[in-house]
Amino acid sequence: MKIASWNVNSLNVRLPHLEQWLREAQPDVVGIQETKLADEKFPDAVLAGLGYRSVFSGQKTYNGVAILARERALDDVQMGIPGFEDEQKRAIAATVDGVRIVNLYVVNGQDVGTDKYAYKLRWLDAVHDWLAVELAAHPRLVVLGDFNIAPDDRDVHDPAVWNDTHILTSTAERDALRRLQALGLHDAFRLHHDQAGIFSWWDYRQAAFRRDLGLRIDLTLVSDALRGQAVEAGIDREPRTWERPSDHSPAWVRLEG
DNA sequence: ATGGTTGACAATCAA
Repeated sequence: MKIASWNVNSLNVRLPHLEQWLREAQPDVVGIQETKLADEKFPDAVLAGLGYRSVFSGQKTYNGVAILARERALDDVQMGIPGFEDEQKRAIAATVDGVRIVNLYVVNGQDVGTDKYAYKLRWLDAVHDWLAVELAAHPRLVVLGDFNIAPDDRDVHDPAVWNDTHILTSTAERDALRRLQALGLHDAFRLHHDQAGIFSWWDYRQAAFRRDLGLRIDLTLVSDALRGQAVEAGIDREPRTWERPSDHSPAWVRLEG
């Protein structure tokens, strides 16, 4: 089962990109972030025509998450973080073929020390407690999404700039990610690749993609119970080369069996 | 260079 995460930065604009990538990559499950669509505008009929069922939690203009599953049911759908009041639609979970999928659009945080940064850390704290509950109920768990955190210096093009006081790489953010991983969640990409300089996001500004000035902030985490089944993981750069692309590329993991 | 580009939505906000 191939499981992927993609921040599309407006599903309205990127539906043709998603369609092309679904045809080419043939994922079985996809977590989408930044749909930027109210639920009544979600293109579930179009996706059904491509063989994908969908569940979604969206809002106008900002945020919005969805999970797609090819020819499989999406059961026990959870929208939002239980017990955490949040206007922003950033979390959705569902069970597919006995694998629990949690799809996160982690708060960006703007800059270290801002209100949005404090919200990011609060939000990650709530996610930690939620994932502990999810793991207890569903040992076969995949947590994926736009984490808006680069795990370590291999995941940034310039560690001198992207340092312990910079957003997406600050100490508190990386500590929060490590705390999630300490629940028993493993970065699938790092189970198979140790090289530096493989990225999933490139800023639209300064020709960052052409210069390969990126970060790896889109992750697929697999639980202890799935670790041995995560036989392959990667990031698809191609969609970032297409006309009018998202600033993110899809990250994926393949579970054997 | 407190810049730069994209998306949603119509003057800014968010990333």
